[in-house]
Amino acid sequence: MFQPIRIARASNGIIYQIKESIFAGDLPPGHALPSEKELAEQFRVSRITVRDALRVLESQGLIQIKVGARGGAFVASPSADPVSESLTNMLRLKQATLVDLVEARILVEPHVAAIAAQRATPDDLAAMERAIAAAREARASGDRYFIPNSVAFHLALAEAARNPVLLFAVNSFRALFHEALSALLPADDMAERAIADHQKILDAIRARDGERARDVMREHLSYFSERVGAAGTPRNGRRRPATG
Amino acid sequence: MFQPIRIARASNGIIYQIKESIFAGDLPPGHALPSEKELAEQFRVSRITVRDALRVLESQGLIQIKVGARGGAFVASPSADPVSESLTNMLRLKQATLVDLVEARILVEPHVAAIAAQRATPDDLAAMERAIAAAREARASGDRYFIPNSVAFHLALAEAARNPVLLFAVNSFRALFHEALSALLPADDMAERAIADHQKILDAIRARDGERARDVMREHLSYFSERVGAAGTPRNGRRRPATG
DNA sequence: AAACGTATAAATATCATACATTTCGCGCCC
DNA sequence: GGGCGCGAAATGTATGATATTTATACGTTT
Repeated sequence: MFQPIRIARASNGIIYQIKESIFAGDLPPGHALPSEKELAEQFRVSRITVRDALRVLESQGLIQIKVGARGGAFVASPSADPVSESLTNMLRLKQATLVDLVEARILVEPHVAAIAAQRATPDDLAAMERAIAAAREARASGDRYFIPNSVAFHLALAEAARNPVLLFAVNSFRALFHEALSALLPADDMAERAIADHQKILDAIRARDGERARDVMREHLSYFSERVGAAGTPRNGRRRPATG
Repeated sequence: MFQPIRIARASNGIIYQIKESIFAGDLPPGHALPSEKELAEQFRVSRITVRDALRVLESQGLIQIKVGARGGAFVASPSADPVSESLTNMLRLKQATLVDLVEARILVEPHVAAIAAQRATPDDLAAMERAIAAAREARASGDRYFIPNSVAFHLALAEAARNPVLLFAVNSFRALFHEALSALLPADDMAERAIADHQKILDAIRARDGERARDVMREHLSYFSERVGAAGTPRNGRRRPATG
C-alpha cells in the first residue's frame, strides 16, 4: 500500500549526481572532476562522504583516480574490464561453470560473425587480417601461448559488427573465459586449428557470406569447447537443480 | 621484461582477502562479517580503510551493509543486478542507441526462450504464469503502464534458461532498453498484444517446443521494436561511421 | 495480557583535523 | 642543458568524536 521512506546515504546522492553529469555528456571521458576538497565544499559534506562516492564510481568503472599533483578523479573511457570483473565475481558466487559461458558464446558469437559479414569496413577487415598475421608470426617464432592472439581476432570481429552492445557482451564473456583458461597451455595443433578457423571466418566475411561466417564460427567454438573439456553438448542434463 | 612494482591501496588488499574468503566458501551468503572496528584491528588499519573496502565490495554486490544494532556487513546472495548495472553504465557511456539494443535483444532472447523450453522447472513455469497474470490484472484495473509487468515476464523467462551468463546479458539489455523507453506511454493495443505474445511463448515452453518459443519471441520483439520506432530493419545503413 | 513507550547499546554514517605519500613542475646548480 | 632537489597539490591513511539508525530489553499503561 504505502511506499517505505528510504533515507539513502548521502554518498548515494553524490554518486547519482556525478553519474547524471557523466551520462548527460557534461563530463566527457578524460575530463577531470574537481578535487575532493572542492567536491566536499560543493556538496556541503565532508571529504569522507565524497570519497565514499568516488570509491563506488571507481569500482563501477566510471571514473579513474590518480594520486599526486595534477591527480584527482577523471571520467573513464568505456571499458569492459570492470564489468567483466563484476561478472566474474557473480559467476564465481553462483558457481557458474565454463559450460554456461561456452553456451553463451556459442549462442552469441556466430550471429555476431554473421552481422560482421554485412557491415565490416575495410579497416575492420584489415584489423582482423593483422590479428591473424600476428598469430601466425607468434606461432612461427615458437610462442606456444596463442590465446592473446586469438583474443585479438575475436575482438576485431566483434568490432566489425558495429554494435557497441554486442561488442561489450562479447568482450565481457571472453575476458572471463580466458581467465578461466589461462592455466591451460594449449596443444600445438589447437593453435594451428584456431588460426585456420579464423582465416576461414575472415574469408567468409570478406565474401559477405554471413551464413558461412556464422556456421564456421559455431564450429570453431564447438571444437574448442570440446577440446577444453567444457562440454560439447551443453544441454546434456548436467544442470544444477533448480533453486527456486 | 620486468614487472612494475605496484603499490596498491591498502583497501585493495582487504578487498582481495574478503573476496577470497567469500569465494572459498568460508563466508556463505547471509554470514556476517566482523564489525568495522574489529576488521580495522584485524587488518591493522584504520576504520577509513576498512570502510573503503566495504564500499567497493558492496557496490560489486558481494556484501550488503545494514546500519543499526545487529547491523554490519553480510555476505550477499548472488544477484545479477549490480553486474547488470555496471554494464548498463558502460553502454550509457558508449551512447548505445535503441537500435543497437534492439538488435542485441533480437539476437539473444529468442534463443534464450528456446533454451528455456528445454530446461524450465515447474517453479519457472509458475513464475512466468504469475507475471502474465499480474499483467492481466494490472490491465484490467486500468493501469496502462504495463512495462514493469512485461519486465517481470522476460526476467522469469531468462531465469528459466538456467544459465547465469545469459541471465546477466538479458538483464543488462532490458534495463537500458526500458530506461530509454520509460518516457513513452504505450498504446492500449500494445499491452494487449504483449500479454497475448507472452502467453503464446509460455505455452510453447510448456509444450517443450523450443523452436516455436524462439519464433514467437522473435516476432514479439520485432513487432515492438517497429511500434516503438526504433527500427524494424536494424541493418538499414544508419550505422555510425567506423571510428577505427 | 497485550500494546505502547522508553532507555540502552551496538553498529554504521558522518564530520573535523592532521599527517603520510605520491607525483608533477619549477628552478637552481653544475 | 640536464640532472637534482624542493615544494605544492592532490589523494591515502590515521585518529577521535559526534550523529543516526536499529534491535532489544524493560517498564508502564490500559
